Amino acid sequence: MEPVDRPSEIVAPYDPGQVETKWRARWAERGTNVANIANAARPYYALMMFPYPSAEGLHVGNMFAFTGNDIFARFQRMQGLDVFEPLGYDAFGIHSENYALKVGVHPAEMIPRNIANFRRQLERGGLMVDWSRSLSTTDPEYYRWTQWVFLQLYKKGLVHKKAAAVNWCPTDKTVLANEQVINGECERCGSKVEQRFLEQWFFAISSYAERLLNNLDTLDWSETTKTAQRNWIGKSEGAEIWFDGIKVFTTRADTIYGATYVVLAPEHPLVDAHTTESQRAAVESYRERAARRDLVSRKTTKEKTGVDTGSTVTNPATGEKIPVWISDYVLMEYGTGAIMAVPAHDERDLEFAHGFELPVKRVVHEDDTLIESGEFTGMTVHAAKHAIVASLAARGKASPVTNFRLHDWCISRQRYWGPPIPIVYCDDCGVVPVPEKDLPVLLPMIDDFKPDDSGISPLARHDEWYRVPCPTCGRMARRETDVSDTFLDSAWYFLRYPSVGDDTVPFDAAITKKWLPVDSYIGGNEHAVLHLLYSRFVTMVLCDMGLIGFEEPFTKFRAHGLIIREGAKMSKSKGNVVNPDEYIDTWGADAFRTYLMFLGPFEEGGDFRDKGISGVKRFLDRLWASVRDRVAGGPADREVERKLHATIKKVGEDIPRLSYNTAVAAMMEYMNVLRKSDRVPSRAEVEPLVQLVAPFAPHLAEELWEQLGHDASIFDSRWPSFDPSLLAQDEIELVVQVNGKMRGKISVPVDVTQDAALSLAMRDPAIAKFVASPPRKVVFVRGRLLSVVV
RNA sequence: GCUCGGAUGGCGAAAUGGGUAGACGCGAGGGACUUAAAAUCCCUUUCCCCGUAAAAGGGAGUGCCGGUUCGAGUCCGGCUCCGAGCACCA
Repeated sequence: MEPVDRPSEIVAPYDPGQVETKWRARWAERGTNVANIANAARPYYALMMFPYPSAEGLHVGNMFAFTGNDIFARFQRMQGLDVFEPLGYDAFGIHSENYALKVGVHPAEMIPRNIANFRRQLERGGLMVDWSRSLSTTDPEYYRWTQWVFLQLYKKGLVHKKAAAVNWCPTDKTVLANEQVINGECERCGSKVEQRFLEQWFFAISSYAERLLNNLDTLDWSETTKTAQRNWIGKSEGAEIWFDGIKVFTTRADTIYGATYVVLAPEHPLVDAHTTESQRAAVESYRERAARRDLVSRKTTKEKTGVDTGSTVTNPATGEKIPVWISDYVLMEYGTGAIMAVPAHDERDLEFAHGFELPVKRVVHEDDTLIESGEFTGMTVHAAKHAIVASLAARGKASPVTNFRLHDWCISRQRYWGPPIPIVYCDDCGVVPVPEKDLPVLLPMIDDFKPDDSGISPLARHDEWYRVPCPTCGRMARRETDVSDTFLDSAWYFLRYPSVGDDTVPFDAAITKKWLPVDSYIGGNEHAVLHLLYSRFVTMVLCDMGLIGFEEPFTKFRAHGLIIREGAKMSKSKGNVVNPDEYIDTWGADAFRTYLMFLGPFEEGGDFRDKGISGVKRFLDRLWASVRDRVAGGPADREVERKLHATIKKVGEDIPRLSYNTAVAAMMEYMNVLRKSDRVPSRAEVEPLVQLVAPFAPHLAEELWEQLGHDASIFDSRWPSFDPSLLAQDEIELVVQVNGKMRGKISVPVDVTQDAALSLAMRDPAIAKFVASPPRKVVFVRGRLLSVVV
């Protein structure tokens, strides 16, 4: 039965606060946003990166990103898909811990408060989030499975413990992440950061480098994100070459005839063996100085230092004896920790050679052919690379090697606020992983969680916690006291969401098969490398273990842009932060959402201008009024009808491209056309517009949909379709150019021929006056323009 | 230094299989309604020249310099500036 046109006689003026409160309650009551996880016919997983629940509350940048995802999700639902839009909290980590230390509140107390506040703000934003499947990484029912992930990788042989250099602040007595070291100084106290060697747990992500790189070609991700990952993985093909007992890595084997010395990293194990007695003291003192330099300043200082070891090795190509130096411009972590230096063709080597008066020998001519290179002279660089490696390889002096700059992932943190690493050390059994049945290893509630001078986790002060029986032999043993990196929490959370509620498994096999991989993922490009790479790695490993059936977690990924205000990124110190609550109070969540989407392209972000929201609010007010005042019936006017169908087409094309700003503009245009016709709009003219607006302004759309007589949610209605035949026009405006300049427009039938168009154009005096002589050439683009050349 | 983005009115921005540059919105100016204000509604709004009661005309214009083309914001070559990321990776 056709619904009656006016179920409610008088519609009150549009009051966003009232409408939004009503519909949030209605959605909760009806379970509108709860996905049918078990029985969905056409599952669609629309994910956004979960936030860190800060004490400051939700940031506009969060709202911008979440709204962008929400619009896409709601649109997909109106296409008839069963959409799952979950949201949780990334609440472990150094950020929470430092903040807790600063304000003197325990993180275990602070985080639930922050989450409650986030939840309140997120709900006000009108997101279609299925709150029945939320999660927090700090919940033991979540992190027991984070520990489980660790154990799976351990089982697969991808977890190792080794000593590694870390940044150490002697004042704060803590390990610092690289991001916390500014110009070699601690960001908090300003003291000079030192380098320390500590035992750390590593995930062998580098053994997946080739696959992580190759799979990128199969992903529907923005190119900038893929490029960032390619650069980070940093594949480089070259060769390892023996200079007597020293193996170097190079990508420029073609320049070997110009290699005039060899350089070892200061911590290279062969340094001792290659140091002569007379140089020993100098070498030792250099090594000590180098060890004390922190990682950051070592990697940013350009000026080259170094010491001659006094010994020489043979250049395997020339047979010449060349000196061996040590310098910290050669990094132990990359390649073999040793290089052949070719100062003529490498900037860094040249700088070093100049500093220490080492010889410089050119071996490549400007046209990329080799000179002074023995039998290889005259070859191109490209050909020589292969020929030289092949020739050296034949003598057992070289082999082709591919190197990656991707390092193994250090996952241990000497901190408190994270999941304890599930390992036990037993004097008899050695390193024993905690059995899965004993998970979670609970993070104990301790008050003295401030890091100290020891360089080990605060948990190590609590023997009542770390002293446990060995899971294997039952004798007293001790727990690992480090916790794992926050990035491990977020490297698998997308697997958990659909299975939240089932505490017997990390993710249910059938549900996972139905819902994953994630269909659409939206987040910030600041995670282009770390989070997105770690998630891909963990997914690949779980796939290899047969635990899931796909190796890439995110089929499609789009990065959203940044919101700036007054020309700068929002920050408390600049005082340009926008509080979403205030805007929603004043304008309503629908206007706020729509404005955020309108202020610029979603993937680029934009400038938040305080008054900009008024235009969007006006549009929503007009929509409200046009539905309120509508008359029954269909379009009264061919122009309006055409515009309506063009708008349905445009908005339907723009939303999947995340071109939200132009979708909003198109709806505004339609509204303007509707208003111009100077009559009361009809039901059929406004009803589809309410549906188009729904993803942007969901509360308002629901309210208007109800006023139009519908009982069910507008989000269970089908997206309106357009009739292509209505878009076709009989008469079009043809642009006429003369010598490339626009000289006029003529109204012609859509199927006009070139000749007919030309003669029509010549009849227009404003155009004809520019055509003094017969045309030399005429270009005719059907339906677009006529270009006359004289 | 390397990589990736970007540069269009007073402002946020539209438009790329080359085809009317500035849609949509903000701001600004003017007007209607009102005792008044707010709200609402209407008009104008890239720059320059000529000119008018109002108009009609003409020229220039998408960071800069060149090129291809009947035609370039869009394609090609060479720059400048801004932003982000990586940064001694051999």
